[in-house]
Amino acid sequence: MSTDIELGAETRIPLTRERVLRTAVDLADQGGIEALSMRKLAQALDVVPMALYRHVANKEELLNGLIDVVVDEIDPPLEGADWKTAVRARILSARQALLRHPWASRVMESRTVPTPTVLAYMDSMIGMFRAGGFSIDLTHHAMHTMGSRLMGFAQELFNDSGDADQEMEAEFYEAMAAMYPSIYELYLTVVHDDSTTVGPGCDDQFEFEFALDLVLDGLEKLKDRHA
Amino acid sequence: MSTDIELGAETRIPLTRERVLRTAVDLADQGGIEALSMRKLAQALDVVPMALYRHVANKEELLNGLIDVVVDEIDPPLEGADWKTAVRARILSARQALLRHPWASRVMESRTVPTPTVLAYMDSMIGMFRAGGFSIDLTHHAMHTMGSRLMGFAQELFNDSGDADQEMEAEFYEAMAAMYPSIYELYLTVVHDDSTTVGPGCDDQFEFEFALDLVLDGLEKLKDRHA
DNA sequence: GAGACTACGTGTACGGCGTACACTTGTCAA
DNA sequence: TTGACAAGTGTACGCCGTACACGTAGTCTC
Repeated sequence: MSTDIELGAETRIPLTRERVLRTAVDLADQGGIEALSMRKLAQALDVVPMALYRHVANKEELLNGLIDVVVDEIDPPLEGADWKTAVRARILSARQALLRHPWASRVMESRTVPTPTVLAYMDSMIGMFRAGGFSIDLTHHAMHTMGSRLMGFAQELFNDSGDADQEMEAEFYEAMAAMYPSIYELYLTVVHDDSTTVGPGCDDQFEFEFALDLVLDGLEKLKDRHA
Repeated sequence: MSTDIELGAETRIPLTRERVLRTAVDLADQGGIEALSMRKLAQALDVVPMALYRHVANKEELLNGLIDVVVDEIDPPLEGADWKTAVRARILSARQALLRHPWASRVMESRTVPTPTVLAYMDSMIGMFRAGGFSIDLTHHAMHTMGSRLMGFAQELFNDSGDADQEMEAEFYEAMAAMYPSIYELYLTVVHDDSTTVGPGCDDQFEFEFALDLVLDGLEKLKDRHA
């Protein structure tokens, strides 16, 4: 028994920056970014809070590390594909990473300077446009146009996902009918589509790709016009 | 003297929700959202922290109030204009509001449920598309496509603005030349444009309108195709 | 071995935060 | 005059990030 405990204590895996970051990502994934404190993180690692500071400079730096973890999950560019296919695939991969870690976009926005990892991602993105024949100027415009889509999220204003039980939600929208008629009208069609065979109502994935393709098509037309 | 002080004390304007919100906006404008605490806000209002709780339920509700203040600064829809002109003008007005209060977009993103004020804004926006002849489905797509642009910001990844002295910035980019060649290449043309007569290098306003017009043109083509 | 050096985890403490709860104070109707 | 009600106060609690001084165990040199 006591041997087991001692063994357990002795075999305790040492703290590393990577282990700290991984645990922090887990905590944020489970409880949201506001549930991630240095103290809770330390507790999850079975360590005293100050121990973390041997591996990350401070909480700011920890958050930067979290962003890097997420960005590292984005697939590298497709080899041998045309620019549009490659950009599209990469952005959809970024979106998947962001969907896995819903807190990440907000953390990214709160940073003032990009980390080297983020810079490398952007650099590679720029390179993909350039390799596809975009002029520097048009690449510049394209990067701005992509905006947050570049990082794989598109500011879903409604955040349909999750906890709200369907009935409450229906009630909520019903109550809005008089006050916000346009929202209600739109909601009705979404619900209708949902209850028939057409599809899952508001398909976030589809909406994202719809917007993405619109922008990409527009950029392509511009590119060809100036080629 | 003492009369003055007493008079000052007696004439002290009473706390109101509106005064609390206005002061909070000022604080956030000056020091960033992280400089806004209930305690500092109370201090700025020359009042004890707990006094605020007579006028806002808690900090969450205060933040919701701040968003409403910003959204209320957005101009109402243009009367008698075509949908595209009207949407364009409204979104640019939203952008101006967001530029006046740079903390606002991050606060908006941190909210889980939209306030009635935000809902009313979205409702009115939907109504503008509908009045312009968009089908419900296309309106639905359009709202998703606009994404964060709807609220007037477009996730400027680089946040050029401000404090960095030009020299440091140049040095910074120079140092990146080897590591991030594409960023560097882009930076060079921006700097070049800047030092000649072409314009102010990276004109955020232009970039924003470029992206906005691209999306709007794409939507218009879709609309006409299905009309 | 002995002692020093190093890397890593600990313990204590401080100031700031949001806010619960019980209190005084000022105002006005009856 | 009273007494009810609204508005501001004071105290206190538990959370946060983190500075700083302290152990403690492993490694390297003599």
